[in-house]
Amino acid sequence: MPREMRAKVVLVEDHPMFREQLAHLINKQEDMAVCAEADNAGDGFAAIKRQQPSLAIIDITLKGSSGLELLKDLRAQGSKVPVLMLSMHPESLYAERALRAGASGYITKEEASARVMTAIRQVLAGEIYLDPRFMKRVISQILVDPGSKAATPIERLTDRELAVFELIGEGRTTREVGLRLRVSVATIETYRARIKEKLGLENAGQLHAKASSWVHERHAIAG
Amino acid sequence: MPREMRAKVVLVEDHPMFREQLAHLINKQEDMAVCAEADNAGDGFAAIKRQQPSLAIIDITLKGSSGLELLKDLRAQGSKVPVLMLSMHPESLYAERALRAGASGYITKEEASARVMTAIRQVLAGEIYLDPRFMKRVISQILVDPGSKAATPIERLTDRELAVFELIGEGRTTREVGLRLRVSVATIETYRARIKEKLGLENAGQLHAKASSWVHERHAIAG
DNA sequence: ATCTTCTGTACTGGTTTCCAGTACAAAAGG
DNA sequence: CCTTTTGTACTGGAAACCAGTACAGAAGAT
Repeated sequence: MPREMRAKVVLVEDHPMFREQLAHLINKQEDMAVCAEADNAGDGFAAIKRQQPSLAIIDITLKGSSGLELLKDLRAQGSKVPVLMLSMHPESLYAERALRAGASGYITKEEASARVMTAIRQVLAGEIYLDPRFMKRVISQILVDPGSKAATPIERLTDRELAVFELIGEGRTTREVGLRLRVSVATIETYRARIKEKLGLENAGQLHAKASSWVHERHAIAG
Repeated sequence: MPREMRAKVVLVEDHPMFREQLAHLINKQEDMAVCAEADNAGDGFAAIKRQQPSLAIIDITLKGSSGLELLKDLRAQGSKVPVLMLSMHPESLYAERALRAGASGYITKEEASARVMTAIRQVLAGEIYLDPRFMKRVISQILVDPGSKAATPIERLTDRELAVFELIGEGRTTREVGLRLRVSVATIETYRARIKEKLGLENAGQLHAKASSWVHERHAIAG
């Protein structure tokens, strides 16, 4: 198929090796081609606005602002581009947030390329792709019982609170978190207070302890 | 260069996409070739024993048993194969463990392929490659006591420091620790500073994280 | 036996964080 | 349409953090 007729795909992914492999995989297909790549949310946003691709593949955890934020920004601007969200973590927690924010698919980086391609084709065809592992759980969470009490109180954190929680778990200071998420230190403090409240923690030490144990646990799962 | 003369490389990595990309990168080189791939520690161990490669590239976090265990098993068997450890996490904690366990290099998956190749060549040449970001930290950590039996630097803490460390791990504030141990808050601050120094930690957050994970680990062992 | 390092204790003074509030606009939900 | 949630931000005082310095007694080293 001539290049101009192929489906245009934009990649927003900050791990160079993974991005290369993904681009290679896509360009090998007869009917699609990567038209732009970005390694951060800002460039990704610009590229998607400019290219109006048939599909954007976005890593949920980018340096700086997260992929989730990028997706929300796109939707806020009225963009309807189908988005396949990529994640390192096989947690339905993230899948659910991605879908709520308007993604058409969610898949982890652990998958083999064949399955990634399945997801891409499905989303390109206008359908929703969801990693079978948490299909059931996410569906019930979103459709059946939207306001149900979460299995772990961590699930009750908002997207932004969760992002802060993760960074705290990595041992970042309040200032560093603020820089990373590009908001004021004061804002981070508000999030910390809300997180402590939601999780029933009394002070900064307990917050650090909880956050770091959660991060470790999650890494263990991610294996 | 004919295939038989190339340096043989074994890959042990459970993320298929990443493994493919890595293999592709290596096989593109004139002077090296992937001779075996594995997606778990067991198969990796067998492949390395069988192939006696010039280099093994091992992901530190594999499904099931970790890459660190695999490395230790190899060394326990007397194998001298140079190992380049791959990690998803840019934490010096892991780098240190990898080097202690006998790795010749440590690099994160965030790096661009050029840098990965630099690491590979350096290790193949018999040198040590370390992500420049934590070169300094790790060196100072390891050189402090090169041949010591201390499996973990935590064993180097004095009695008082350890007592403080445990209380921090339980989420106590500096003031609470002072009250508990009946010494001045200022004294606790001194201990905190010394602990951070001995463990190579940068700030209070990392101290909390380390302390709490150590406390958890310990409880797990105690039953 | 003496010199040096380690350990336990504590302080100062300056920076940063923590905490308890308050505020407000936009989005979501009811 | 009204209420709650979410994201953002501020203030002002308390607490914690950090980089030094200090010093005496214990432990080790020459």
